Amino acid sequence: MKVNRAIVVEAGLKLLNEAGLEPLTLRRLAKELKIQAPTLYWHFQSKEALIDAVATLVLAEGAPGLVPSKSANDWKTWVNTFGIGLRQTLLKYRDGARVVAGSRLTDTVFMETTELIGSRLVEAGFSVRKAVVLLSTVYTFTISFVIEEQAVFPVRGERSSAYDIQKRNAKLNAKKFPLLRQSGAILFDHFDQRYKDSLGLIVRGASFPKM
Amino acid sequence: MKVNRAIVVEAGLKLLNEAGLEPLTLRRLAKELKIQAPTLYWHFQSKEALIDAVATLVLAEGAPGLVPSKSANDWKTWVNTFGIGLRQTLLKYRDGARVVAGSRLTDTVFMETTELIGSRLVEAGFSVRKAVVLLSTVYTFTISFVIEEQAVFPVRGERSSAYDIQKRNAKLNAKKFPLLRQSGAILFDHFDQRYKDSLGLIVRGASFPKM
DNA sequence: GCACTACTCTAACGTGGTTAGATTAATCTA
DNA sequence: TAGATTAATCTAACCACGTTAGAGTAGTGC
Repeated sequence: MKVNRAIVVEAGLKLLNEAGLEPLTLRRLAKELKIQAPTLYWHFQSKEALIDAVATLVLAEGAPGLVPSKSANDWKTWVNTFGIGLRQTLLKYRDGARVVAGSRLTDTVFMETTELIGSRLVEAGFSVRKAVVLLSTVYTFTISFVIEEQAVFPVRGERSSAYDIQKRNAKLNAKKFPLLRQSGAILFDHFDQRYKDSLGLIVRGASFPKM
Repeated sequence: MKVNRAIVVEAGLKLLNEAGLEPLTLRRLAKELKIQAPTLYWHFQSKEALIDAVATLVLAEGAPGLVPSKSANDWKTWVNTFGIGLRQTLLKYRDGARVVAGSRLTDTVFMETTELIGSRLVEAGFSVRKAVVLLSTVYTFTISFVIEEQAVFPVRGERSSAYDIQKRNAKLNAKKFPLLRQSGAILFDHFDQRYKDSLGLIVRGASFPKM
């Protein structure tokens, strides 16, 4: 059975989802494809290039979800949809955020979407710079947020034992760290709500002129 | 010459700074210390534990800079100082942000600082949750921001050839990506200004009640 | 002087990305 | 259809990595 770039990338994505980023080795991926590892070098220049392609696919798949379904909406809806959609995109695959964070895009599908969203902001009165700053803030924050989230929940709904809130609190002196003790429940649970809160902070900040 | 944990960690930090995170291998670090690589396992349980200690040192060193020098200030100053100080802390060492992002703290020096900052926010009228959300948003954003920044400038002032703005733009169709073409100069240069702008967005967002 | 602990060593294992170069499978051309 | 070319895969191996096992040495306290 013959293999091509697209098949390799899809198998990579599947393996990523089943096992995570670290077990995604060329040898294991090759076994999945029933070929030998060095053969992958005919399709990709390096493992890095392969991961880049996987990341690009993740973002390309998610891109349609970053744009509001109804066309006529205010800029806040566009930014909120961008953030929430991006988070969902990254959450769709195990280690999705880490994969995207450490790689460079190999095609322009995702870029078309960001260009579209940016242009809406400019139409809504944003300067180019303000639009870029706002969207990059949301993008940067979201990637990092989901990396954390996926560290706590490597698979949706399955909490990593390394992030047991009780155990964390037990290590923190109650007199010395009253806030940090309360923060565990905020930081390591109910990510949906906290993401909305943080995103709301950023969007609200863009709603007001500088003071 | 005998070695101990502190010496290993400092050598690790030095090597990190000179070469970066990837070349920071146990063999190379051992050579630097004039010992054999397996000897490091007497001092640390694993490479990961060693990196954790390095990251903890980075943050511990920077912690004093996260708090305003004058004591009486409003909460915005505290949050701004936290963000700007954190960025400077991460920038102080090559790959500082990546090291901190991928590791867990081994002592509480840094936590004391965040506890202090959080308590100031609560004194200023923030609920515990709002204070935690605000600070975590700044923290999460800053880490990710500096990871990008250090990808573009692995060493301060020395731009990576992988992030040549001209070359990037040359690959982008001018008709299709008018905004992305302008965004290169915003995203990959003048990081100081963009960081301030983004941080300002977050802080401003915390200045207004929900709408 | 002896035991004990602290620290370091050598040797090796297993796995990873990667390269070189031969080999087969598919396609094109004369 | 035979021969040449290109596309895809193979085997064998390299080197660097984190790590383990287990022996050896230096210093300390009794």
